[in-house]
Amino acid sequence: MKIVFMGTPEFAVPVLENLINNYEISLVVTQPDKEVGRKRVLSPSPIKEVALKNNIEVFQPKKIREDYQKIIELKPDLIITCAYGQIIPKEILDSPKLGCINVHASLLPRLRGGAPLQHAIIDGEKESGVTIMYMDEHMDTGDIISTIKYKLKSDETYKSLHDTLSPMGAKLLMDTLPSIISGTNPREPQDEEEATYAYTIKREEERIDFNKSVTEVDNLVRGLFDNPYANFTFNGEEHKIVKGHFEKKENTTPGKIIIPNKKSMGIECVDGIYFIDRIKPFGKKEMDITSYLNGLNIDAFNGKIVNR
RNA sequence: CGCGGGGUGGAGCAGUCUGGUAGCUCGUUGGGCUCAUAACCCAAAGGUCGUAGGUUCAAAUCCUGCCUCCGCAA
Repeated sequence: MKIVFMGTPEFAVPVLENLINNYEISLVVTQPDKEVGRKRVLSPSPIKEVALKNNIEVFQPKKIREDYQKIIELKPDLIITCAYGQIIPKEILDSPKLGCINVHASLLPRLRGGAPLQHAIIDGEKESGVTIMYMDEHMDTGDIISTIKYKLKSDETYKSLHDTLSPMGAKLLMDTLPSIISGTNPREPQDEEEATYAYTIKREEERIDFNKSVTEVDNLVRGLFDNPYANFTFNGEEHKIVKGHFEKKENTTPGKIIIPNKKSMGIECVDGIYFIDRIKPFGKKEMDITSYLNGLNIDAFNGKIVNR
């Protein structure tokens, strides 16, 4: 049986590794190498590294929409994708006998799209999980094969959710694959009424709006940890909030900076104060708020409004 | 050669433009005050100013190379 795997980031690595350990993978398709970092070093995707380590052929089309003959000609029996990063053309979806299945990090039909992990937290979801489904021409709309649920912790972050769901998805695929291969798997259409979307986070959305509730601010901070972080403008420069906590309070002035002592700093939101525990100032390393305040002229900022 | 910001006692910063005794806010140690304290007062220790070279009577400060950390962009 010929299986093709398509994926790119770290999240897909356990999925591919488990596949390699249990099945024979004919081809790995991943995004082209990218120039990474300040030195612009041409670097392979995490998935490519795994493939190379296991001596599996790698295919990296720049535009899969135009460059997919290689996959068709291979006549795969099954294509498995996980966070590949490009829209896959119908010609590919139709080619394998057993179909094209996808490992998606949410409970579909909720959080369709490219950033389900972040949005699960930012949107204040109570639970998330992984879904394995057939792919169709639209974004994450295909029939559901299997699901595993995960209850979000109160201090869940993008990173912790990523690290939890990634191996969970790998295991779910292993558990589900035999039924797919034998053709005995369930196949449930998605309930369109329940669909929500998790679009890729735009730069502008990483900016904290203190005219929201402290819960929403906290969700954003955790949902964007540990990359790229939620930010706000302070002292003329962009600061990222690494970690924080909040207290409820009435009669607030959203955006007002509160520095009660040399050891803590918070910003008022609609229904409380969001205290910053760890901060990463522009061009600096992250540090705890006490250190940050040591080098700051507190009196010049206490009581001022932020983000203006 | 993508753009930009840093590296100053244990921590975070100022000082660099306009060279000339190394400073601030904390922390640490000792002492004092207090029923007590993360509060307050007094005192002390602790720095070859990232590194190599250059200019100069004199360099944290000006010039050059290098190392290293960080942000943007990809």
